[in-house]
Amino acid sequence: MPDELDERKQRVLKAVIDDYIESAEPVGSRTLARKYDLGVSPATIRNEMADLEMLGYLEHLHTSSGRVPSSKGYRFYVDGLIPPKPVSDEEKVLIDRWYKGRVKRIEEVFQETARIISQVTKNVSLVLAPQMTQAQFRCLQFLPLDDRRVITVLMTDAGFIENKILDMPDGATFEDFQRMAGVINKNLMGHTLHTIEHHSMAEIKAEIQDEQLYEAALGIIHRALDSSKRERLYLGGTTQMLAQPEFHDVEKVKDTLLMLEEEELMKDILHAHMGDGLGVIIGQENEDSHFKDSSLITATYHLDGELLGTIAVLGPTRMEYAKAMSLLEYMNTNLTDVIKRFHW
Amino acid sequence: MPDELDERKQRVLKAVIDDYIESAEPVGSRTLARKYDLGVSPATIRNEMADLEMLGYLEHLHTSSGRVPSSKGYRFYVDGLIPPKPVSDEEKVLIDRWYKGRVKRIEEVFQETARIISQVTKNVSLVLAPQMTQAQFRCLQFLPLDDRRVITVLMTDAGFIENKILDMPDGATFEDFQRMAGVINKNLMGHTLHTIEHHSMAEIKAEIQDEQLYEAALGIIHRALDSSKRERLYLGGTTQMLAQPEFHDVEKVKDTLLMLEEEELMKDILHAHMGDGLGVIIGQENEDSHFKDSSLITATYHLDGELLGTIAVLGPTRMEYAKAMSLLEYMNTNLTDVIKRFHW
DNA sequence: GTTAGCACTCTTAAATGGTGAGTGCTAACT
DNA sequence: AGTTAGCACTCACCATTTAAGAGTGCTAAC
Repeated sequence: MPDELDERKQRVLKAVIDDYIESAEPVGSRTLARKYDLGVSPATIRNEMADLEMLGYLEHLHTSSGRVPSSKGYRFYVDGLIPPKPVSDEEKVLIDRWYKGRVKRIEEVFQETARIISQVTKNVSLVLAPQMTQAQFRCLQFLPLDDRRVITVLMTDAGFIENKILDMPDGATFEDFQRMAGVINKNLMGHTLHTIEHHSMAEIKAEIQDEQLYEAALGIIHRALDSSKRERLYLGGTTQMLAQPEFHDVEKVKDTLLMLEEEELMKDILHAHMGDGLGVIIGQENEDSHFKDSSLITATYHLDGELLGTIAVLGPTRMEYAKAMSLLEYMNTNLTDVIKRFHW
Repeated sequence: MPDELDERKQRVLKAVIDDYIESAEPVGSRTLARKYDLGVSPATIRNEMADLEMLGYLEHLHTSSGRVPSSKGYRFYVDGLIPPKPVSDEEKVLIDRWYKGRVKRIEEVFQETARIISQVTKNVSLVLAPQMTQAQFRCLQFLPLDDRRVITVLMTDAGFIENKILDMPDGATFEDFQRMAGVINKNLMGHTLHTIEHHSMAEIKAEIQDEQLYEAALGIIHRALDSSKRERLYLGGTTQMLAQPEFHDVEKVKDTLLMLEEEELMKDILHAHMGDGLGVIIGQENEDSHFKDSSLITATYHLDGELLGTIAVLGPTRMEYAKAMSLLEYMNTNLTDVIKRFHW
């Protein structure tokens, strides 16, 4: 069914959606004729809208009381009709100023990216930070905490620092750990975390010469790597979203917040749409009932062809798609630049 | 005006508040007579309530429609009438299990403490983590990030690790930094962060022997200390609070969330009530208009007589004071224990 | 193919009335 | 004197009514 919609129908559909996005109210033929320059009378528009409804692009709450876009309508809109709405210059200035500012820890970069996105879109933002597998191992340090425990600090070249507290195995002394650190550092320096995981530990084993200590070293490496490998999800704008009229009902707010707290679930959802470049999932297209009247816009960021992570905006289906999409694209390039500066 | 209230008036007042806390509805004489064993008829209770209202302990929305406690009423309640409501055994088990679990990073301890408090009280919790001034300096490490920047890592004996990215001054090489680290570590090892701040840097200066590098070292020490010294505020339960009927209005939710986001403001408020042991600030007693129908319960925790920080519950004036208070006390001892284990 | 006109539908807000919970007062009771 | 029953009165709350307004769908005329 190509060109199911003639040009005028498309114009009407676009006008309906534009207006609904702006007003959050069902839109009628009169308003449309008045506000948009369609060149036809309300009656004609009514006919067109009736057709659009028949075809599934619009919906009717009740007979009378204007139309509301359906998922199919939104889909058609974002796929073809969307008016370009680039990030405004003031916004760019604000964003650039922040990104050009003093160098921050990489975590702050992600957190702040989330904050900016939510600030601009007035919706919830999600930033999935990349796995650290490509980061280069820089060094592992041990520090005695007390007689039973040591602090393990893992550092990578990306400025990412991860620390853990570990129990020392019975009989081991801190000196053993010191020695171990030397061996480990010598052998792993410069490798990426990814290769380390599959790295032959033979040399380390040979150097340590103590079966039990070797086992401990292995465990430590893996546990230290473990949390660095895990992707992190940064959220922003859970307060901003209350400004949206669809969240005037506290129950919805609660549902959404509870869902967002399910970190693993959210990560899975973002993963499912990774690699699509700019992806839009609209309302009921999503099986997940929690999202049934929300849309999710995702954008994947890369570096040297490698997938790094995803940034996303979650909001009501009635969302400023154009703005959110261009913002995500803009943030994407910024984020990629910063990450490059951190030579990930 | 001591003993302004005879024993029966007190019983009535307590019954009114208990019931209101439970039901969130204005309470009338009939209900009171039925549910509480006051031994008198509704009519008598009405008279007593009229007296209590005259004295300012209760309030009337309109003629008819039951009474609601005033700030003064709550104040009298928490100061004298509060029924002991110890933390339940199941709750204790849950809490203990967590605290006894594997050793975590100190940050996690605070974050989790906040989570537990909000979970149990269904209100917002605040945990003000102590300044690190009493922590002992363990070591400062530098790691090259690129040719212009180094990563600075500060570690203390409390398992607290802080890292920053610093620009290298022109002309300095990473080797200079390495040497500097050696000097700094040798001189500061074992000192508390507090003494370091006022520590004579003469020895360090003497050893470094290079004016410019010395200045840089000073700056680094202070900047590294800077963020470790800052108190941190952990929040919990911003989702839980939606369960309270007083937050059925989204506007209130928004106000409260925005206020909570003002980290410095919240810290100031907590500071203002530090050292009171268990403190309760009720509704309008608080000048801050944002809080006018909220209460804040704070508890300060100490170690060896030194003030460390504050944990608090923020909720509607209609709050389970008894429970919140005993929970805070319980968490206090737990938190102190854990901190002791970290030999702060 | 487009438009004006009109009957019809449905939402929203304001007005109405009845019900129930609660009070305050008075008079009777202990 | 303190306590209680009784009763008139006040509101808040709910359901119903009413009127207005927005919007549609259809028909007939342009």
